[in-house]
Amino acid sequence: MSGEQEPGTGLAAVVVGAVRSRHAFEDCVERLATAIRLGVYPHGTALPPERELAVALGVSRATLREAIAGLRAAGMVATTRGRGGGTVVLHEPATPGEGGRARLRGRRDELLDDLVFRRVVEPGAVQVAAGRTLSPAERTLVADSLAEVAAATDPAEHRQADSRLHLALATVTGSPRLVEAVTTVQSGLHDMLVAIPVLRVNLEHSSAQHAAIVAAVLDGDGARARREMERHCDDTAALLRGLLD
Amino acid sequence: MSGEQEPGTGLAAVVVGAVRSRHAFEDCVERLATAIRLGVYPHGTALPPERELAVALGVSRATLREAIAGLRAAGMVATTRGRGGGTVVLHEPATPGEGGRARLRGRRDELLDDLVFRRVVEPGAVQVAAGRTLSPAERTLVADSLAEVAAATDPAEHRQADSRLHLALATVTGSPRLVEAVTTVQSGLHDMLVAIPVLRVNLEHSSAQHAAIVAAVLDGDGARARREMERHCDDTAALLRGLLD
DNA sequence: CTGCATTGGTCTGAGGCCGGACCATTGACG
DNA sequence: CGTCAATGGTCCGGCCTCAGACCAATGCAG
Repeated sequence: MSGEQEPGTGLAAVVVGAVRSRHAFEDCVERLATAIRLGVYPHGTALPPERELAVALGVSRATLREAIAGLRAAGMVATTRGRGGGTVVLHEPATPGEGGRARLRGRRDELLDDLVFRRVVEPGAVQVAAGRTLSPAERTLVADSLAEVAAATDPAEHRQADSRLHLALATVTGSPRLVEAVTTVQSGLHDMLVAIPVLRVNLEHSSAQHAAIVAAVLDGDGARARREMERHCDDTAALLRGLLD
Repeated sequence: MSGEQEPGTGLAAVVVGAVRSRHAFEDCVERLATAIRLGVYPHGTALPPERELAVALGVSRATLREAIAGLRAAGMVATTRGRGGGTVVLHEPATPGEGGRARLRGRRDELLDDLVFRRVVEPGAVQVAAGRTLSPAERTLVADSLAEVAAATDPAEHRQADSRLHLALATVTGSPRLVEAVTTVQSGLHDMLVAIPVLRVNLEHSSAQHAAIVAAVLDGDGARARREMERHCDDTAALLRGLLD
């Protein structure tokens, strides 16, 4: 062997990464903005009360409020007071192909890594999901999410429904870490997908794959679910790699 | 479909997770302690200079120093001043089977999730690694790491060499996110593995699997690498699940 | 032996974040 | 129609974190 004196050489630099990125409220802005863009909080719905949301995000109410102020300044939400009030989502889902390319500037490496990581995480997730005994509620969540994707006519709504389906599939794995991984992956993916126009052919292709994946998961066929999701990821990635030149 | 009024129901609670855990210096303590336990900084070696390490961890030097003070208080490192000085690792690698069970208390769900996530991430990582054209340095890193595992006679050293091999395999994927995922996965895994005694049979079994995985990666055979790693993960998990009752 | 580069140790002022108490507004409900 | 629960808005004291400058110890190079 050659690295005997320094057994850890080369690992340390990679393993010890950043522990704190920017400011807490900036993290909150990003998390919430992502959730809104992905359709976790669709247009017109209300965010949870501040006190509740602050706890969920593990942040003080003051910090959360600063984040919400940021979203408000960006025109993504509007806030009203009093009972029955709250912060409601104004943000219109982004229509693929209409601008959005600005969000990709200088993120080439990060987004390419996103595609690599996705190809590992999402197929793995559906395999896990298929291997579990799903509750009726979980089966319904997945089936409904698929139906919403199929029913969406507007490209913008379709894009959000697609994200929600993938998140729903992650949710029914029952693994918090898989949910988190898929969430971040979908965030980057979303930024790329809204930067290119959708073709009718691609949509139909994608829908067929979604149906196959969900069917396999509900059948409990892990190997098939994984295989279908791998193809789905590969096809999407092929579509997107050209973007990043 | 049934969830039409609230398309996001069920997702929000899972997708919006904590953004900031505890204090920054506590995160640093944990990161560094993990790196030391896993053998990224082996016994007797020195940590990078404070100013450098602070940048790597994305934290101010003051905060990093507080973290190092914690490690020093725990007897894991010793610090000397002046040129040629620095913070050196005192921590002796933990011998599997000797106590260590205390670290598992109340972490049942988290550790079970670790095994699930690992089964997704590590096989995926070796598949990616095998699919890349590895540089000579990368091939050497992996081959050396394997040789160190085989050469280790002491169970404690073997345990660290094992972790380093898995981290090395993650490193040569070239994907920062895969490295991070494998690092956290190995951290939880390590806590479980030091809680059980090692059997000679298991070690030999494990070594054979390591060799097969590395061979497949160096051959560029992604499917085989994945398959071998899946078996490796499954076997380890079977050994560990009994722990968590 | 001297000079000085390297590395840890200390201090300070500014700003972030927390947690909690309290205020203001609104609409649901009796 | 009045009450009051729910919800956002404001403020304060205290701890944490940062960035940078400066001090102290040590040992290598000349």
